[in-house]
Amino acid sequence: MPVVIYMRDSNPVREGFSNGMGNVRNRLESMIAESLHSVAGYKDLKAELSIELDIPRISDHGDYASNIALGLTRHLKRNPRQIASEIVANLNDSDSILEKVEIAGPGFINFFIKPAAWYGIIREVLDNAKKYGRLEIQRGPKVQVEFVSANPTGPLHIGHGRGAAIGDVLANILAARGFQVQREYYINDAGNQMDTLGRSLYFRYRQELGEGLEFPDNHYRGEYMLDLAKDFKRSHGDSFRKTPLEEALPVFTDYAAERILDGIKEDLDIFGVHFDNWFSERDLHKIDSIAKTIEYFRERGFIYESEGAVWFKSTAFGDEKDRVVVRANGASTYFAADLAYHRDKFERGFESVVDIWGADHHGYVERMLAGVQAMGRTRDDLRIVLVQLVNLLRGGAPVAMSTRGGEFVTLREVIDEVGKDATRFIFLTRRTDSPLDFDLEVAKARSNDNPVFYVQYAHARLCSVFEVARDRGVEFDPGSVNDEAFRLLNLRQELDLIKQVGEFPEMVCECVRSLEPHYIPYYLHQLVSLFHSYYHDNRILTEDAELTQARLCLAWTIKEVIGNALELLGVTAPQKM
RNA sequence: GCGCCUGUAGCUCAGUUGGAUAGAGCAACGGACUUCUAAUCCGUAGGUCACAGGUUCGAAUCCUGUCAGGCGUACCA
Repeated sequence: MPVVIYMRDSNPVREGFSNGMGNVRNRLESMIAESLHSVAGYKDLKAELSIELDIPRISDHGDYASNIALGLTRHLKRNPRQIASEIVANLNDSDSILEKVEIAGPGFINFFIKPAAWYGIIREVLDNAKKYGRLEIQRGPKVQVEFVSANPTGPLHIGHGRGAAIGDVLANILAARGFQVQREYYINDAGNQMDTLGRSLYFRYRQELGEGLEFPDNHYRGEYMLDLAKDFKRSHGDSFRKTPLEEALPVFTDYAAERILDGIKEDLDIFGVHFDNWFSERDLHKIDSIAKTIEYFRERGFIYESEGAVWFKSTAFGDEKDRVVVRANGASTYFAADLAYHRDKFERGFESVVDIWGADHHGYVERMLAGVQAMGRTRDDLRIVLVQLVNLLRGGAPVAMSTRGGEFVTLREVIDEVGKDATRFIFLTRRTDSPLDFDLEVAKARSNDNPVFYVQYAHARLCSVFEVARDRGVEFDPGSVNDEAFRLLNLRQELDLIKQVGEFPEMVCECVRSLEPHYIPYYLHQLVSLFHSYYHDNRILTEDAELTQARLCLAWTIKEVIGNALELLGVTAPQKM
C-alpha cells in the first residue's frame, strides 16, 4: 500500500507524535475525537474531517481553540453552538488538564489549560532532548528525495543553492518523522549538451595551445572552461593538437564532466549537503533501460507511433498533449530517460518519491505525473516541489546574471562571502514557490536584518547561562531534577515559552505535510523572541535554589529545541558568539 | 493565444488545508545596559489583503472575470 505523506492523519507523520504524554495538544485532540462519538448524528457521517486545534491570537480565546463544531454544522445540519455544547459536555478530561472550556462566537470551543498541564512538556524534553520532535520508529516508509540534479556543464549557481538547501532540509524533516530517506542527485551526463560541453573544452584547449580558432556560438563560454582547458593542457600536453574533433570528443567530454562534477560535489559539501546516491543518466543507457521502459508502456497501451516518432499517451492522465519519447531521427528524448529513471526509482522500492525542481520546469510536471500513473502508481506517489528563482542583489541593485557571457555569481562565491549558515537560513525562510530576493549585503550583515544571528544569539546566550552557572558552582543535571519545582514556572512568559516548545513536533509535522521547510525559521523566530524578552525581564540564576533549578530546566529545554530546529535546517548552533 | 506561479504595511515576507479584532522582521520615531552576552528588550506609527463580482453564518484564503509581474508553452536538456 503506497504511503501518501501529506495526508494529515497518515502514518508515520503524526503517529506517536510525541513519545511521552507531555503533549497537551495531542491529549486535547484525542479527547475531542472521543467526545465526537457522543454527538447526535456523528456516527452516520460519511465525511472525514480532521480535528484542528488553533492557537488563538487573543488570550481571552483560550490556549487552544477548535472550530470542529462549525465544520460539522454543514454535515449535521444543526446549530453549531448546540453541537459544540454536546462535544463539551462529553469531554473526558481524565488527566485533568482543563482549567475551563468555553463556547464562543458562532461555535468555537475555547480550551483553557491548567498551568500544571504544560510542565509535562519540560519533562519530555529533559528526558529526550535530542529526540524531541523526532519520531523513532522501526521501519518507516522508504522515501527518496531527489534534488539539485544540475547538469554537469558548469558550477552551481545561487538558484541551485536554494534547491539544495530545500531538498536537504526536507530530507532532514522526513527523516525526523520516521521516514527512511535517501538523498539522490541525478546526473544528466548524456545527450547533446554533453557533446557541447566536450566541444567547448576542445576549442578552449586548442586556443590554449595558441591556435587562433574561433569559439563557436551556443557553447559554454564561462570562465571555468578556461581553467579546465589550462588544466587539461597541463595533464595532456599537446597530444590532442592534431586529433580531429570527432575522435577526441569523448576524452574532452569525460574530462570536463568529471571535473565539473567534482567541483559541484565540493561546493555541496561546503554547503553542508551530502547525497546518499549519485545516479548517472549514462547508467540508464547502459542497461538499455529507456527502451525497456518504452516497451513496458507499450504493453500497457500507452505508446503509439505517429509522424515517424514514438509517443507516450500522457493525455490519458490529464496532460494537455501526448509527448514524444523517440524522435523521428531515432534518438530518445530527455523525457524518455526521465520515465525510465522514475520507473527505476520505484523499482528500487521507494514508496514515495519527492523531486525538487526549478520552477521553470513547471510545464514538465503533468507529463511526469502521467508517467508515474502509467506505471500503476498514484499521482501522490510522486511529489514535485517547485522552487522559485532567486534574484541576486547587492545593496538593492540587481547583480547581472548573464548566461549569455557565461558570467554569473556561483553558489561557491556566495557561500564564501556570506557564509553557509546565513545563506541556508535565508533560502529557507521563504515559501518554496515564492520568488526570493537575495541581497548579498543584507545577507552578510551582522545586523538585525539578519534573522539567523537573532536565533543563533539566543542559543549562545543560553549556553552562556549554563557556563556561568557552572562557574558559580550551581549544580544542574537535567535528568535528575525534581519536577515539583516546575510549579514555580508560573509567569505568563514562562508558560508561553513552554507552550511554544510543545508546538515543535506539530510544526515539524506541518513541514512534512506541506513539504515546506519555511515553518522552521518562523517557528524559531517566535520561540527565540519569547526567550529574549523573558531573559531581559527575568533572571535565570537567582538567590532561590529551587526557582533556579526550575528556570534552568526551562532554559535547557529551550536551548535543546533551538538546537534541534537548527540541526534540521543544517545551520550551526554556536556555543558562543 | 493557452497553461502554471505570484500580487498582503514604505521594503522583504508569513498567514497550518474557509474562522473570532490582519501578523513578523527591516526601515522611521521615542525609550531601556552597574546584573546570566545590548547581536538584546519595551513602546509608537504604518493596511480598501492588486481590482470587480460571486459562493455562506464567516473570504487574504474557494469560484469567475479584469489588471500587473515572472515562468512555461520543442521530435532541447
